[in-house]
Order: sequence, then structure tokens, then C-alpha cells
Amino acid sequence: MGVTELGKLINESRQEIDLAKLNGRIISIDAYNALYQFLASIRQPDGTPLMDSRGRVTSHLNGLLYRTINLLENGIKPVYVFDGKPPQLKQTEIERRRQRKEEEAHAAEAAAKAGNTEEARKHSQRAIFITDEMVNDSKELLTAMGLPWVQAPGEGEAEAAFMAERGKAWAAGSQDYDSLLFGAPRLVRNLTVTGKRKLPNKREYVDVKPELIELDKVLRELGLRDRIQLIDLAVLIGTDYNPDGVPGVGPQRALKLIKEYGSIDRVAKSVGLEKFPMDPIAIREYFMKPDVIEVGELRFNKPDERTIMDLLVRRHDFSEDRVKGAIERLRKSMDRTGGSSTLDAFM
DNA sequence: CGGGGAGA
DNA sequence: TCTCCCCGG
Repeated sequence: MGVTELGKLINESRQEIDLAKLNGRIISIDAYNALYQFLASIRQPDGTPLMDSRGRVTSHLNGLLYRTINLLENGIKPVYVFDGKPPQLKQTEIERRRQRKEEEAHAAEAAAKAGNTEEARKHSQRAIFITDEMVNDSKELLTAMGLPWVQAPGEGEAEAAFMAERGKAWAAGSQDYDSLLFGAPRLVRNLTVTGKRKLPNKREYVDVKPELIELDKVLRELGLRDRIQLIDLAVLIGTDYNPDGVPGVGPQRALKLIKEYGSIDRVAKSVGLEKFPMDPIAIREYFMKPDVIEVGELRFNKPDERTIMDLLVRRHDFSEDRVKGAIERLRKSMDRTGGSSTLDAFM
């Protein structure tokens, strides 16, 4: 997902950041990215996610509730940005992912039947898909919590970056680096309070700290002229729109090629255009001009306790005591930062 | 992932 | 008070 390989080239321009430094700041969070993380990590050892009595997955609601409250308690204003219609460019990749998830779901089932819980967990984590119902419940929860959220016309990541570029948000929040390609001046990764992440294939956990990545610093570190060159670099490595990148070209060689030739079209002429199943210039243009909208006034309101209880406790079998405790924390954090106020008040 | 109880 | 670890739905 996203341009994960780009991270291998980024060192000095990646800085750990204290949560306190984010106090009072708005972060436009890629909702899909966040929900995906919750669905991947909030699981039992055998890979079973949290579910209500009707078998509906609830891991995303659990994660969304507690993480959002944690952010608010630290004075951070999260604004979740939901995906709209994916661009045409992404269609083949979407179909490819759907097929792979189907296979992984079968593999998970088989492993579970064979009693291999580790395998089952691994495969079921790769089989995650986010349903409309999950998205709708998440939006309902956020609204009931008194938080604004944004419906992007296209990619949520693009809209979140646009909000950061326009100063609607201080930074974009995501695990992917795509926000930088979409023009976010700042990207915050690992936006968690008690960051613990499971190491792949191991039982160990490592501490993860929030990190701030600034676009201009990245360009300087890599020695690139502008964002267009960064996009060109990413297209060589592989993006959501050309996931394989150019076979045989890794991050290091891609950087060298962009510096040597200056742009992706010149690189393409050199390495051969047939190495690009998708038109690299079309991908670049999409990153430069994605489908985004100006967001209207965003408002933080008092939490609606009734609706939160109805959604989580009555409909999804959360424990009444736990949710009450969460609402209490939510109320306190909202009071401290001003329960009902416009987004502009925090700028 | 994150809460909170157990045990030190 | 702190760390570890189980459990949430």
C-alpha cells in the first residue's frame, strides 16, 4: 500500500516528534489508513478480530474510539478524511488487491481448520477489507463524538494532503508517504500515544514514536529540485497506480536515475517505455492534480452520549462500563480545548 | 491498538 | 508506581 519503499531513502528528514509539539494542532488523518491499521492489529492471537454477537467486525470501532480520545487528551484535533471514488488509474490495482484478499481469506480458513493459528493470523491480516458498513459506523461514531470528518471526492490521502497544503490542517496523518507526493508540507506517521507495534512473524513488540516528515526537508535530503521529481522517483519505485514500479529498479537506483536524467520521461526513454504498464506522466499528473475539494467550516461539538451508547453498546455489544468511561474521558478532553468551537479557533 | 488488572 | 500481559466484541 502506498509508496512504502520511499521510506528507505528518508533518514535525516524523518524526526521523532513529541506529542506535546502537536498540542492544539489539526491533523487530517487518512481514515482508510487508520481503519485498516485497527483491523489489522486489534485481533486475537489466532487472527480473529473483535466481533459483535451477530458476527460483525468491530475492531475498527474499538481502535477509532480509544485512539481518537487519546489524541484529544493530548490536545490534538483529528479530522478523519474518508475515501470517495478511486481514480480510474487505480482500477487494475484495486481488482488485483481484491483477488489477493480472496485468496488470503481462503488460506486463513484452511490454516485455521488445520489448527495453525500463526498462519491463520498472518493470512487473515492480509485478507482485510473495509466494508461500507464499517465506514458508515465509523462516520456515525465520529459525529456522535462531536468530531468533524471529511468526505473526499477521490482519494482520502489526496484530500488530507490538500487540507494540509491549504492550512486547514497542520499536517496530514498517515502511515503512507503518498501525502508528500500529493503535496502535504508535513506528514505525521505513527500517530499514537502508546505506540506498540507487533514485529512481523514474531511475538515481539517494539515501541513506535510519532514522527514528523517535512516535504522540503525530504527534497533537500534527496537532492531533488521539486515535488515533481519526488513523484517521478516514486513512480520508478512503484505507487498505488503502478505497484510494481520498474522491475529491477530499487529506491537507490531510482534516485540515481532521476538525478541523472532529471525526469521520468527521460528515464523512460532510457530504460524503455515498455517497463511502464501505466503511463508514468499520467500518474505524475494525478499526483499533481488529484480530485479534491475545499472543505467547509468544520465544527467540534459536545459528544452525543446517547448515540455513542446506542451504536457501541446496544448495536455492537461493547461493554457499557468501558464506553461510559471512554465518554467521560472524551467529555473532559473536549472541555479543556473548548467543547463547541470552530476549527479556525485552533489555528 | 489500547485499557486496566496483577504482581512486583 | 511501574511493567507485563491478557482481553476487548
